[in-house]
Amino acid sequence: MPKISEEKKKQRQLDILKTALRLFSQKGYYAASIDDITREAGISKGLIYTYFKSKEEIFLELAQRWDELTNNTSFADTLDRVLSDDMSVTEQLMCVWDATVSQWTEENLNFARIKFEFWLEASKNEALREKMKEKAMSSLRIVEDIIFKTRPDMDPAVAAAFSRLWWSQIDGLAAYFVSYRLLPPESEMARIRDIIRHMCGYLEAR
Amino acid sequence: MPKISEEKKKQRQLDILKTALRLFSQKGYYAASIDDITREAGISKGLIYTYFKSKEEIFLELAQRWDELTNNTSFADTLDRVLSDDMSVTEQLMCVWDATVSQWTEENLNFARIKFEFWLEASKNEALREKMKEKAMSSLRIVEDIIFKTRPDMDPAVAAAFSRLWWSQIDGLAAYFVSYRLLPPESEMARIRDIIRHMCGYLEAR
Amino acid sequence: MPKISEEKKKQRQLDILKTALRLFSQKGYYAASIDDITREAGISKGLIYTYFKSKEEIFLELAQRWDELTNNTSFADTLDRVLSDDMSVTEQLMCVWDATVSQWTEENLNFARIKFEFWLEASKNEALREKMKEKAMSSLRIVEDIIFKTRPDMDPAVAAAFSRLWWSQIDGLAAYFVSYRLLPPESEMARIRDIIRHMCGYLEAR
Amino acid sequence: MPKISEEKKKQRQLDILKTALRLFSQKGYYAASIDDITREAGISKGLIYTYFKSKEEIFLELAQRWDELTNNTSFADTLDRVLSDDMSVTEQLMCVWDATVSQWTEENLNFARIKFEFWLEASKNEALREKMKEKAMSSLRIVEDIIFKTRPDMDPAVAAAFSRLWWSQIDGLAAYFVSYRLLPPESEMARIRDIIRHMCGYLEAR
DNA sequence: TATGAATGAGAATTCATTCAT
DNA sequence: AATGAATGAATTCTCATTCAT
Repeated sequence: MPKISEEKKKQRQLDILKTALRLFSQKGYYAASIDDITREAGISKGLIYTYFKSKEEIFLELAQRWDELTNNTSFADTLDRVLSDDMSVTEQLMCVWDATVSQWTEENLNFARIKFEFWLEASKNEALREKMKEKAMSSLRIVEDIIFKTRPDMDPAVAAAFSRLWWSQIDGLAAYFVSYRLLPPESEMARIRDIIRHMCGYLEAR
Repeated sequence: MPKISEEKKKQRQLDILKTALRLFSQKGYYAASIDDITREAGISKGLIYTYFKSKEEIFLELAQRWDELTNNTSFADTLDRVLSDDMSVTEQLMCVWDATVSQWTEENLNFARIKFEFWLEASKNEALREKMKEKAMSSLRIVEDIIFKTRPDMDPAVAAAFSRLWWSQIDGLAAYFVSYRLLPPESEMARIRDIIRHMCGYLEAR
Repeated sequence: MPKISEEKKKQRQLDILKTALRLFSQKGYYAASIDDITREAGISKGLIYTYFKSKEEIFLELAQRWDELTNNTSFADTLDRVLSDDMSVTEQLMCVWDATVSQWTEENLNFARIKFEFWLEASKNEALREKMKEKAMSSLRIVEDIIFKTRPDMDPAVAAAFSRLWWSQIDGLAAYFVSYRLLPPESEMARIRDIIRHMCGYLEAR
Repeated sequence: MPKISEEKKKQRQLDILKTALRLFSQKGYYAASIDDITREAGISKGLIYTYFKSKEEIFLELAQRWDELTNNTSFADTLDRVLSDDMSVTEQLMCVWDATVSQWTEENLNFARIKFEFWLEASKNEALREKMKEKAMSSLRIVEDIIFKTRPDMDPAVAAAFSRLWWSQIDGLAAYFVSYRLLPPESEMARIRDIIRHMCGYLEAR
């Protein structure tokens, strides 16, 4: 029988993950040491190994529980709230766009940094790659669902291609802003939004 | 009188950079050690320091000479050849698209991995960031030039936003393919191309 | 609650310093490696860095805690015991002389070797230089105090010059014996003592 | 048959030694690299090994040819010029003192730094130790000669002790000034000279 | 002779992980 | 469960020396 409750353990695990998330985001995976993490999490260096079996496992766990850790869980909920069936594909997609972009605060862009590290690692690590794919799928599905809801007869391959491009644009833009350490200027974002809206017209036409 | 000619020296420097490029691409900057690089380059451990003063310098040099090392120098030339003034904006941009996508061979996608590391590092390293910005600028300018050539009165801010989005989606797609280690299926690329073509219509309308 | 007590920690730090002192004395600061020190101290290579942040810090700490490490702490005490107010300047100074020379055991002369390294390093390192100056000052003051106690009206500049010469000759002699690896022959020391005694007469005359 | 004359070779060897002397004095034996020496001496790195078989040999050669390299050869000559038979021991010794102290220019004190390194090395290296002893002997003899010239019946052991103390004082003072990087203040040196003069009285009395 | 590129042993230091308490 | 001291493999980098030209 464990000395601390299962619940406490979960909580502590979460604490460690959040600290790791913050430090990995700030310094990068290699530069942030186990020492840093335990110090910042307020636990002893040895203890972290009862919660995770290695530094890498922490990293993988972060990738796994990304949404939970970045409070991104509500994204789908938000969409549920704002989307309604009488909106056009374009209108609905612009809601997705706005919901996404509204998350690009300084803090979140910082977090985004670690997403690159996931990508990097994924290219070398099959287990991680599978996890990331799964997550990507569920994002793709958001867009596909919207498309099929309004255009039930859309060619699935087209919907898939559109979704892929959609998130690629978003990730590409995020990458740019993270890398260059600048928050997207509102005016530029407005113009980009305009182009995206035009792009959505592609779906309307079919 | 130097023992080896300036040319040989340049060549060896290039060899080292290429080896580093390959290893950094395979294992990542941190995981690839100086030992690895020298062993693979067939030189002694110490010699690398006559060519570069630190591991970091090699990394920065890679960022700097990226185009040369990935045989990407011809990109502008290719464009010069295929673009002609009597093409529409869309047609010209699709040439850029095709030239870009035709580069996505297995080998190049592998190299692209390191581009992520540049992005990551850039967010922490101002010198690198500036270099990267410069490179990004020249890419942006390619698209902007095309826009202005055909639509001289285009709002510069719109052209800038379009260019930004353009390369972001390309980088985002590349990231996806690198990370998931799959070459873009031709059919999907064809559909994405179609959407992109539609997006270009945004510029025609103005 | 620390795993080992503060006291044990101090003890280990002292062990390391003593080992370093011995090795630096035998081989010199540069020739004695961290590997040597840890091996001889019976600890792992990494551990030394929990006690000292660099090899240089060990060296500086040795300079700082020289008296403690060479059991030289009792020097002032010894003097307190043997000096009494009814002795002449000369008699008192000869007590200082005897107390100093009685320390010149084989072991201590070996340690003295490292003092040269302090001197050498001091000429290049200001922080060390300041520490050494401080130590030198307190030695100078021993002789000055004796002079002023018996000759309150002595010109301070003369007292200072005498003190400087006093310790210079002692250091010079020590250097000689260390360098030539010979303990001072008693008969020669007796004759030198005689000359020194005569030199003290300089102070009596004033 | 050598391609360059024996003379040229000697000259080049001397150049190297002088450069080494300067660099070792400035930076210390360990900090001054073969690279530094050859660069400053204007020869290629490899060539130095045709003149000396190792870095250590250069060091030992410096110790050997110290007087020649520091233009100290003239010291005996100077003394010959200033000393005359009708001076008292004290007067003659003060000439030695003045001749010695007048050499303590900034540059020479810098050279003195390397003398410490000889001392240090001598304590570990028997060959060097013997060379140093020999040199020390000839210094001792200068003082002894003066003593015997004026006091032919002086107890040789006393003369030896006096000489030893004499040079110890001088080396000790030099050490102090080198280590603390200060040129001896004239006023203090005058006072020390006064004490030394008094000390010489020891010899007169016998 | 002369060059300087090349070598490789060895240095200091870091850090994920283990383990005695 | 919790601590943090201890480990040691691995890393980057230096530099005296060698050697092909």
